[in-house]
Amino acid sequence: MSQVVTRFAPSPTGFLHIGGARTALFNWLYAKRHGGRFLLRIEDTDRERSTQGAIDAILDGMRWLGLDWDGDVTYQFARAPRHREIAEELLAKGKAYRCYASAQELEEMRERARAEGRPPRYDGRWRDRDPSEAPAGVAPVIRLKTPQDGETVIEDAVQGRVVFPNKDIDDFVLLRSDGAPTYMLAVVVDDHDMGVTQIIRGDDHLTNAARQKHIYEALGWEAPKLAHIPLIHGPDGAKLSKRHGALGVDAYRGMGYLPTALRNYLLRLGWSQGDREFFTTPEMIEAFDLESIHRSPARFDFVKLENMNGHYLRSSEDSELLEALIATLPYLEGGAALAAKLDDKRKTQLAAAMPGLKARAKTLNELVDGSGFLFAERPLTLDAKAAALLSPAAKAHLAALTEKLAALEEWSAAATENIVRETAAAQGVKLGDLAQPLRAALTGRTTSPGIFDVLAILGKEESLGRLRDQAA
RNA sequence: GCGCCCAUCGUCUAGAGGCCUAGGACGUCGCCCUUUCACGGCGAAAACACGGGUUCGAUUCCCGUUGGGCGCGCCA
Repeated sequence: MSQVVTRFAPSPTGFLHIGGARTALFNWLYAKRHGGRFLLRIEDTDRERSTQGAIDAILDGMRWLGLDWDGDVTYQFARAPRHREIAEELLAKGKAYRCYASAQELEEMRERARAEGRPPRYDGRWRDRDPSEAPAGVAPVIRLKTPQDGETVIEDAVQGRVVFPNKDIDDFVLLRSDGAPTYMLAVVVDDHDMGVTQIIRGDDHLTNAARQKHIYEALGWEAPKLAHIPLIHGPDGAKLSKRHGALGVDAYRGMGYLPTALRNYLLRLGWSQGDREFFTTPEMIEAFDLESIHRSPARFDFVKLENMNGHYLRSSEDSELLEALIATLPYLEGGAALAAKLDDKRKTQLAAAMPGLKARAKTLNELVDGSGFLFAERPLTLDAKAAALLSPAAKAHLAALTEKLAALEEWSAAATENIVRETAAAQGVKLGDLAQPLRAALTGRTTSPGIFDVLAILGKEESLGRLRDQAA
């Protein structure tokens, strides 16, 4: 009876953006924290703008983020008859009325209000008119009769007590002239019917909360508790645009972020308990509360997300990370090419290289990039910095080293290290003077996992081949 | 324009009247470690928007100003 029920209710007019993802996360966390249910509702009453592609993207994004919902997805449009029924009920109770004002009339109303410095709102001209005055051939909308005096008080878990003057709340539309419900009506009816006990949504809905409260009151329904969380801003403090963070969550997957890292980052954006930065999923569920949500908006910072992602990458088990990497390959830059070459041998090499690779990567894309040397075909193409390392003198040193390595019987990181160190000493050069050209010849880069590990992973034949390629 | 919300280092934040010479994290800079890069370690620079109150005492409470955000659709 007192079970907590939360919901995430996106409209499928675009992808699941980062702000929506955080809202979903908070709802999910709250439900988990209280042993409740987390429901998903697609608000597709706007037939013009809702698309199946957007629905798929949202569901896919939720799954990727690991935000599983309970039960079936509710599609709001399918509930239109129920919404109409409630609108009729309100009409019958005298809590709502038919309005025949034309679009042009409404436009004039708004313009006049603006000109006179009043809030642009419906003036209630059909509020008390007799239905017999209805113009012929005009399909009416149904509007709620809202209180004209006094104030509406919202008790919000995040915003506290917020008071709106009722004179600023007009008789808004519940049912459109074509019989379709508006968002305002649908959201109230659905939340009620779905048994939602706690609404957590963006604070762009705060003023809507006051309107919706009047619907609940007109219906005699108990309203869910509210929590309006601040929106996420872009790095410049302005609204999130596609330029900075308002990308679909699939874009974050494509940028190589781990869902666990993104969740942790999102949690800490506008929610905090002391100085603590990292939370595992069970820890987040245990710690999450509405009281610790801030009222001030936070800016999205890719740099910090990246750092956090690096932390998660490094602390991942090699096998799990490899699995995650392979699963994400189709979405990563250069991932498809890598996937095509990933046979059992390469997979084994990749697994062996993982400790050295993950220490140098902040994203899965960097992991892909760093593992490039495993998949490169001889003769390797060297990048500029690597090529610069292979001076004639360095090549001479390498040539000598190559012959010693060729004579090596037991090929291991430890064994090759001995040879390389001995050779450097014999040649009277520092280890780095030999190791760096070696790395350049072996990987084509100046950055890679430890060079002795690279030798071991590549194997004797391939290593010697690459060295001889560069000797010429 | 009207209504509502917000305001601590560049960013995320700690701070709930004296514990603050304002703490942590990311980023930045310097040093160390090192075969490179990265990781890691050490250290540095860096903030209470402004103005009034209240108080013995304000980052913390109140008011105003400024700045930012959101809302004001037969969109959601």
